[in-house]
Amino acid sequence: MTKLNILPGTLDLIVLKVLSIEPLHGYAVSQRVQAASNGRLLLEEGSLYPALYRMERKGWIESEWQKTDNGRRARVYRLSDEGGRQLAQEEANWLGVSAVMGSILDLK
Amino acid sequence: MTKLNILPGTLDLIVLKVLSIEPLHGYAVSQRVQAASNGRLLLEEGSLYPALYRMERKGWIESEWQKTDNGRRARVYRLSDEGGRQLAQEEANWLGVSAVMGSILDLK
DNA sequence: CTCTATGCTTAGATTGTCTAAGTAACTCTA
DNA sequence: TAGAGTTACTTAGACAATCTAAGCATAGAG
Repeated sequence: MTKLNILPGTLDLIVLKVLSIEPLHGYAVSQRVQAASNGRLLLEEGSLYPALYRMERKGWIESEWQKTDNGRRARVYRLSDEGGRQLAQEEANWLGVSAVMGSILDLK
Repeated sequence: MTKLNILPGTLDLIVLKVLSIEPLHGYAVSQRVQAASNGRLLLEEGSLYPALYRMERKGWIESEWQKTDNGRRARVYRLSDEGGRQLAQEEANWLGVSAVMGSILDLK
């Protein structure tokens, strides 16, 4: 079980997908990703937060400040309709890319 | 069948894999990739050639000028032993990454 | 003799992620 | 009650990777 870096170009897809399950704040997003990857994939904060800001500017996600269970403030993000369409598109693109990679790695 | 861009971070793996089948010159590499992807994946020349130079500097591939069938000169690249090890490593990394992506995209 | 395909080269822009540092508040433990 | 660890966010700058775009040169087809 080696440590893995996120593949450049897949960060938005990952975040959109996680947020499509339920609204979460940034820190929780990074924990979800770690959990879903059995701790193998680490989403750096310096990557995650700027990505959230960028995607909010693009209208893919929306946010508001809330209090968490433990009395801390956190900015909670949720997927917008446009974000849902973007997610579908990026998901399809990923499936295409990984299929192509599969056929290349299958060469003999 | 949409057009696909290469995922940043997978270029070396793609080229090493193609060269592991048989030695090829740059132009042929790009054609192999297109063929293996049913024309969906285009390897830009401005990406491919610098990648070849870079990998040769690292010792992963070796090259020599040759004449092709049609009387043109071409620099033919072949995988080195070190390149073979690098390929194995990148291939394993890809499998890990795509498995992780799969489990994230499977979230419900 | 012009057009298309083959084949290579390189400068610079652009994009994306990471490194690294910082702020701040809460919880647990000694 | 002081300190450590966790939660949570912010941002500047570095760095790596790919693409854009332009160019050179030759061969074969029409």
